[in-house]
Amino acid sequence: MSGVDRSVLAGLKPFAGWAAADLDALLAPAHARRFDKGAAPFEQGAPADSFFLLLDGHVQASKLTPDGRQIIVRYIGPGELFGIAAQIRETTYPATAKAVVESLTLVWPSSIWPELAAKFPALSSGLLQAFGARLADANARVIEMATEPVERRLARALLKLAAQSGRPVEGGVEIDFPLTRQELGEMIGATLFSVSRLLKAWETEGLIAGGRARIVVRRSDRLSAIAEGE
Amino acid sequence: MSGVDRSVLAGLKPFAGWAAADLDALLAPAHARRFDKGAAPFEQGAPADSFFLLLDGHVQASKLTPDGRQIIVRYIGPGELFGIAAQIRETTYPATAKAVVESLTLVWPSSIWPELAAKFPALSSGLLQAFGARLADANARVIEMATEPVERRLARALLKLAAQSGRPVEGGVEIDFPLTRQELGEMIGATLFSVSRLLKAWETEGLIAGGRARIVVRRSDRLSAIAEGE
DNA sequence: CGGTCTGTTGAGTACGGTCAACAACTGTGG
DNA sequence: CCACAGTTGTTGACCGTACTCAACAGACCG
Repeated sequence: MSGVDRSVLAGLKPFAGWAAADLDALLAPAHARRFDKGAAPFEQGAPADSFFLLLDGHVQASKLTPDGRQIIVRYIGPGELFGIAAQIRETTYPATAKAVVESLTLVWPSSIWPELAAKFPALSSGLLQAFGARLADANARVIEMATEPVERRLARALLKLAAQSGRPVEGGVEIDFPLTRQELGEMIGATLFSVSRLLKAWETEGLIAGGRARIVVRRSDRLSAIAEGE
Repeated sequence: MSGVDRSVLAGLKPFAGWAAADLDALLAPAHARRFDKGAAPFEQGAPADSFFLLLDGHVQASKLTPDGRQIIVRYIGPGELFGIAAQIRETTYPATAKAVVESLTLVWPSSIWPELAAKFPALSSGLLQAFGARLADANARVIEMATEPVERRLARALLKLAAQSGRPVEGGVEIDFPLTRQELGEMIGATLFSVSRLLKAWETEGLIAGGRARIVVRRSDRLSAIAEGE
């Protein structure tokens, strides 16, 4: 047994409406695992022996280029599966996952995927959906990188992060995990210097606020305007 | 009946080893359709009522950005399924397909996909594989765009095209369909001017050759060196 | 209280985009 | 067959965005 109660799953969108017995069956082969801030559930290139469901916290998925530069693929929030890319074709993880805050996950052995997928068709169709969404997202990013200036990409990234992982605070929405200029740069393909200049300008204009590795989106309307094209 | 013999499928990699009866069953609901050079099997945003298998020719998949710029997602070669992204989540085509040379396709109504997928598990697992490959490719492109200069991206694009759609000629490999500087630019996120300058330089150095909309890769070794980093 | 991490700011530079002009080739219709 | 229009490719001048590098200032942590 996993020591995890089915109630932790029942609250997550992907499992809404599942029967209790099914949730139990899904949970049986899983175990819970906690990761400290900075710890890595898996590294790019390592054998993909497990897949994960994030229960609480935030996990960063990044890739290393051949010449040692890092780019951030996405941030994973509670309720999302990760480490599943491997189930589809590869035997090693295509990216590195790192907990950016203390995070709680469920872990299944990869070998059990076919059995689970057969028992719960909703799982594999959900996987397809997720892949479709990621493919669309990746294509959108290619287009952005090719056609849009850094300023727009940055505004867009902030809005996306606020929408996905935002926590309402007075006067805006705070991005719910520490996020440095360096990391923002690695998300949008820019240097930390360019990011720093833009954020500073926006802060003095009142569009955003924040402290060390903390960002609050204050005026998402004006950021949207920048993201679209002034 | 489709008027297409099962022998046209038997020669394509995805169908190697299929039983004759299965091929016939797969072919039954399909019909053949020819597209002139320049004709579009489908347009971005249109209802996705069909999916396609390219038998012969070359098809370009492109997307239009909100502000009217075009970017080329990929080139499709014989034996590849296309127009299937819709089967996964969307009801409209996410991109436009255009025949860049006269092309021959098989067409199935989208509505029949679930039935076919159920009857031939190899089809849906092939789809997953294809999606995985495309996702990996899209991610690789994001990384390229973010970290590599135009010169490298162009060299890489030429090598990929030559490998995928190359026809050996004396002294090199010719890309098997007309390809303008404009289109190369739209593939790698650059202007036709930058592409023109680079190709000219490479032509005088003997790395490539070509005429109007024709490109022959002569020295793939040296192009590889450029693609990696001199 | 030093060391590390994060952020700011400035100066210089270059890659690649924009725009304009023209040349060469292709296909079409009179 | 030629004239013409359309497409494709080349080249030059200019310029701006964003990168590189350097120096420094706070914030956080042990």
